[in-house]
Amino acid sequence: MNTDRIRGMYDILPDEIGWWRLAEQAMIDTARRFNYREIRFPIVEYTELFARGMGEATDVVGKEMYTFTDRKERSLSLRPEGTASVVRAYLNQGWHTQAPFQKLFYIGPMFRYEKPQKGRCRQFHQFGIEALGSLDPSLDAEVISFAWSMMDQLGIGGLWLRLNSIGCSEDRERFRAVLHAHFSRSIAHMCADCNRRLDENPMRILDCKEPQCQPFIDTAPGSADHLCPECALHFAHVRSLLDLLGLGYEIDSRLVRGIDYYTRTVFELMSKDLGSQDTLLGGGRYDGLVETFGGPSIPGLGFAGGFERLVIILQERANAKLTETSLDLFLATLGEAGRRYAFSLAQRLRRDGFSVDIDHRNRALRKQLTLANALHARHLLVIGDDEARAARGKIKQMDSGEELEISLEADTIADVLRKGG
RNA sequence: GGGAGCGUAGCGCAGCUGGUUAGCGCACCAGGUUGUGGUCCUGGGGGUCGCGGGUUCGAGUCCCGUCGCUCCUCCCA
Repeated sequence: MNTDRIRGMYDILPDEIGWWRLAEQAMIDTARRFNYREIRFPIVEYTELFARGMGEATDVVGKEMYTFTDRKERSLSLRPEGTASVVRAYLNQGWHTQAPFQKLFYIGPMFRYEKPQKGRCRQFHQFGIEALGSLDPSLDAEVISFAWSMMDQLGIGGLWLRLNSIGCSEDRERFRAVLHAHFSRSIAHMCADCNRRLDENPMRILDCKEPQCQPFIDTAPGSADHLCPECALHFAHVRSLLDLLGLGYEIDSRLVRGIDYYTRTVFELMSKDLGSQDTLLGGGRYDGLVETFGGPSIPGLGFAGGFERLVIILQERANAKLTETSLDLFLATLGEAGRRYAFSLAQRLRRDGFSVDIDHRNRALRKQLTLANALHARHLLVIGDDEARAARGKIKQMDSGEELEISLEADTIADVLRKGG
């Protein structure tokens, strides 16, 4: 039997799960403070949902999806992101007619077929929020502020925000034409990818890192200079609200992002502790997406971030400390009567809410104590046949070594455990 | 899609210009102490040296191939 993991998919082990809980808890708590409600949606959707939502020409749809056909020959895909599913659920529930304004968040695994490396896996985990139903710049600012607040709660520093506006769909069309004209003049000197992008999606050329392309990208017009008056005003409002909240950002007119549904505000929160995968979280507006899926014209925006990257930062910066797990009581046993007595005592105390563990391997007493130590048990009770018969024994506080003779009734023990903190 | 590095016990590693039964630390198990922990001592279990082929009297070591992992580039979470 082959016990290898699937490439790019990892076990999250008990020793590291604390960092994940910490990150998830920060997400859940920030969502509570900002009043975003949790939604969970399937891991598999019709392929078309992602293809139409994210855009056929995007890298994700073009070459990174886990796509397969089911037994009825329908094309399904493992979700590569959450936004399309949230919008699908939104329409599915009829929220566009009954409750068009929604603030939602989600946590869960996503799948993209890419070469794995630090901070990039084939099964990775995202936290994300989506706010639908308002075009107001205050919602843009809130979404960005949400991201900062969450990082703040985790004590993560060394972050900066790249911000841009790529305008409404008309602006995008005009901007594409402007870029096409700009790059057409120099395309012969540019890399193969950019030659392909010129007609496919000239905005993506701005993302190119090839040295030979840089001079032409540096002189390219920025998207923020080609906004219609309405979009320009919207962008100015977003910036002024971020200023009001004291949130830092840098305008980056080259930031275009890799998914087609974005309009107007786009942003990425970057970390200098992540190496080459330095985007911790990214998002933006998608004012046309609901309509693309056949719904009414309802705007929305959101972001998604990577838990793996968050965990890397948490571990490496170690600003946060994990609390060691501990046990209220360890029951060491001797003899059959002792074991039976302890077994039933454990049941009672666990029902009362205490964490209790017991030896299951019939090991020497000394080994049981070593185990109690390793488990950080706060109290120890040795129950042998004598204790079982007399229903009395000595409970020991592990750190001080102090022993107290008590009656071995569950209530009496519970009192001692409570007093012992 | 392109590039680089690395595969020896669960983990971290050593193993010289090829030369006996492949070692060390941690972890694990047992005993010292058959009813009281963290220390210490002793012992033990664990390896197709990633896999396949080649060279050789002899390969963990050299050669070729292959698979896997990691990282970089790209893109992004």
